[in-house]
Amino acid sequence: MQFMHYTRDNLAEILRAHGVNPTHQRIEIAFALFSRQEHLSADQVMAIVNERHSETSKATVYNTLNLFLEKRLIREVIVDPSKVFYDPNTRPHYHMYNVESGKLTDIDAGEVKISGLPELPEGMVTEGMEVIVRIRPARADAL
Amino acid sequence: MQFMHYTRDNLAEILRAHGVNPTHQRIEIAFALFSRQEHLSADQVMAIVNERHSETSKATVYNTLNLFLEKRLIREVIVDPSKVFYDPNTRPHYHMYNVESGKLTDIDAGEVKISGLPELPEGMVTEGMEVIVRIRPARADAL
DNA sequence: TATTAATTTAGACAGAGTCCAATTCCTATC
DNA sequence: GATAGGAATTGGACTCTGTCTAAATTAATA
Repeated sequence: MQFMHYTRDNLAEILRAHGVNPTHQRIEIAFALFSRQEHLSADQVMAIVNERHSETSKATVYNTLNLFLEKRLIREVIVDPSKVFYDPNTRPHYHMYNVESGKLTDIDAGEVKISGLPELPEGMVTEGMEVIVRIRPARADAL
Repeated sequence: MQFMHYTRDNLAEILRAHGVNPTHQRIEIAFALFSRQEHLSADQVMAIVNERHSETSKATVYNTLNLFLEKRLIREVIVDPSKVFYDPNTRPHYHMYNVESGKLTDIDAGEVKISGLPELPEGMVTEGMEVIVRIRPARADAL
């Protein structure tokens, strides 16, 4: 997967495999995320998709990202109070967030061991677990 | 600390100790958070503070919460894309988030062991680490 | 081709949070 | 007590992310 080459054609296949009808807009949005393998916000996705000429509306970008989420094609990363990031990497992993630059990078979950978490309350199941390491440059405005 | 009884008087002391001038509004906001020991959003804080009669504006609530954050009196918890929660508990701990009810509970960090995290990039320091366990009722609309 | 269902769209809307200029409140000094 | 100056508060306008809706477009099916 690490070096998988995403084309619009195989993305259409992937969408279908997840029960998503691969329309033109959806493929472009998927391509924006998967070909870059980066964490993008909705407005970044929109900017990329409409780079050449406007072809996808804001409503469709949001509709599609939420559809992809629902179908487990992408994940959402909530680290910045002002906007959500969408993550094309759905393998188990955590995140490192540079609070100064806003840059988000993956931490492979394979290496990380977490123990001692309490039991879930009766009747509850885990929806997901996230670890976020917030970092910043050592110097400067340290408080 | 668990059973500390917060009064407006000792809160004023605590504010001073953190370099915050204890004004009437600030004390009320601190009291809302600390006497409850709950995770509150800005609008919840505002509602509590203005319960009897309106005495604190939205601008002041936000100003004050951000001031408290800066002075490390409270922490901010980012789990819900639509609003930030403010946490009067500044001891090391993590969070469990019920995505259905929106309820946020603490996980004491003492019990939890995390190993295998990668080294920080050169010149970076940790600003904080957060673990969020998202849970939901077992039944239902599971996808 | 006609009908229906699915998708997309523009633009209005909602809610969280910020900004700013004007006012009020404190505190210190006279 | 009066007054000047800085700190804090305020209303309200504003920005921004994200949602909603009703209409228009596209696709699919008979």
